[in-house]
Amino acid sequence: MTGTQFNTKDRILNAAETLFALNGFAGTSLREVTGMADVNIAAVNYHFGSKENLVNEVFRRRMDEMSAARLAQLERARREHPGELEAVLAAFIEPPLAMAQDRQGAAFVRILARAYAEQNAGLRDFISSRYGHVLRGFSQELAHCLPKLPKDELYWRLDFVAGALTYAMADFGLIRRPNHRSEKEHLQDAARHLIEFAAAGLRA
Amino acid sequence: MTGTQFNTKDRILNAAETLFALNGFAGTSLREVTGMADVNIAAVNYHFGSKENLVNEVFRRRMDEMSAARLAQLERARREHPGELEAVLAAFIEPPLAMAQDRQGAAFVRILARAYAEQNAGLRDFISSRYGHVLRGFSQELAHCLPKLPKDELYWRLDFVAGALTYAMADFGLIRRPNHRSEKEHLQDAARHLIEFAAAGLRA
DNA sequence: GTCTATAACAGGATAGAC
DNA sequence: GTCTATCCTGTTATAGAC
Repeated sequence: MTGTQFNTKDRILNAAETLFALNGFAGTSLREVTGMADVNIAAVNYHFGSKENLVNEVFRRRMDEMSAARLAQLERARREHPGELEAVLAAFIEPPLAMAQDRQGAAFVRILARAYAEQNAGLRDFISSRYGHVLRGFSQELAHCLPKLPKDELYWRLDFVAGALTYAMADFGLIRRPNHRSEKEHLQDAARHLIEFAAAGLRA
Repeated sequence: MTGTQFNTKDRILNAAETLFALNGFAGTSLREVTGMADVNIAAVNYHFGSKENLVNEVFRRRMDEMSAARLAQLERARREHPGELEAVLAAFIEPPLAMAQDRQGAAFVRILARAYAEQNAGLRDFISSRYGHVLRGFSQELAHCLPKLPKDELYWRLDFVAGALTYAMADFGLIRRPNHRSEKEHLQDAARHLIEFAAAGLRA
């Protein structure tokens, strides 16, 4: 369902993902999307009904995948490294950065960052209602790793970690990939550095 | 020049700031802007020439102010608390959060977050060419506070701090202001928690 | 400097043939 | 399922009266 370039629906989704990451939702016209996907302009409304629906579909396709990967890795961390902060952080941080390793996935993580920036109430509600349990699972497990940290402190810091991750994922910062590191290695560097940084910040 | 609601130009700038923060650049029409500012639709082109120019003006007005405040506070930190990490971080973190304390300033810090999310090459170049020296000043002083930390580690971590700050400023996270704290106190809480978190992360 | 009016066009959406 | 043709609305920008 994901990789095939042969049916109209996926072609539209991939083109939309790329263009939304580049120019935002409002900044991307359906004509651009169908142009890049090389399908007819009317196909969007046939397959998705409306632009807003297309946005949601683009979003959901990857977000479901990412959330599942995070929860699976969290479960493994809980079993194999109980109480170990770094393992929990890795489960939170590594899946999105792994997703960013191919071009199409990288487009999505940018969209994710954009979704936060857009104050779009619809998307926010969608995220917190559909994926809120993921964040709750993590904050529970983190509380377990840091029994002495007051809850409100923990929430603040989890927010900071999410911010640093979002920023790093979307490649906002000034850090440029050095020539001797591949794209993949660079993202692994990012994960390693961020886990270390976040662990220290959380333990503060 | 800032507070007066009496001339067309500032009315337009304030309305644009509010609406851009709410709906993004592409998502805001000049008709909405002039509607909110209660001026004629033609006034935008008379005073700013084009929509793109208006975006830049909205941006520059506050960014100059913020950068100046950061550098002034950095200078004070260097003089009064030499080598103290927390003081340097406060100079980086407090000015934007202080700016967010009135409604108009809060709109701007959201725009700032949006400017990162928009991959808009023009804005990115504008930021790094016009305000790059600010970040360089901070990274220099931070290197001074953390003489044992390798430079490339420092850059990674500074990026993470910037991400956490951006996220916190734009109020993306899940942290909601408790009823017993005023808006101002809440932002001061944010600054305090973030400085503590960032200091620990940088020292990791 | 501020208005009205309008040019010139791009946007999302849909009807209906194939 | 996919096409063409078209509707309708909203967009930036500007010309020209006041």
